[in-house]
Amino acid sequence: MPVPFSQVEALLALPRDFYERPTIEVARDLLGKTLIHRRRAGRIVEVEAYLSEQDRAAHAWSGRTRRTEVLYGPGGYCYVYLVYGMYHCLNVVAETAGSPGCVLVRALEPLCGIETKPPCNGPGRLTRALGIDLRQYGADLTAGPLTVRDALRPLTEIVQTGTRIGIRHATDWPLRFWLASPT
DNA sequence: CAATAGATCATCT
DNA sequence: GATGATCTATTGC
Repeated sequence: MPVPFSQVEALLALPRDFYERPTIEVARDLLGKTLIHRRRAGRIVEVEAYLSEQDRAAHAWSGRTRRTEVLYGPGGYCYVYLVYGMYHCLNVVAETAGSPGCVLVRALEPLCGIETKPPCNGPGRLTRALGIDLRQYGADLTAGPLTVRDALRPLTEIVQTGTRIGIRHATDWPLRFWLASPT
């Protein structure tokens, strides 16, 4: 593995304050941060922001239901759901209680514990690579086996912005952010 | 290459 | 009963 686990384990988890801000800021700031599940870790390189009831593409668009319940709680918790019957998607709840913003984590750069045979870019492959499923629904990302921690190293890439992928509504909103090497 | 179909199930109507 | 914030395999140029 490129990075020993002890090195990512030493990173500090992001505090609740980090998440309880506008969703778009949280999305951009998550880039470069370290996602750890048990002994597997990756560097976040692509995310998408999903806003509240105004965002037709967001699950919260149809209001508060059993599935979206965690989105209405405080920030810093994990929102996982199953798409197309076989893939899980990992989201980070943003904003304070009552405001259902969240950030979909779309791609990781493997750091340790991850078999890179199947790449871990794409929300479905990412959760499979980390071993995440519906059991982590509602998990606290500031403590426990599933955490988001500080960046391992400063950003050397630039943040690019574009439209979200794989959705049927609000397809032209520039809410997708990813890291790219400077040209 | 690009386009498309199929897998498969929790959640919502 | 319909619908996906997906991915893979397969078909057709």
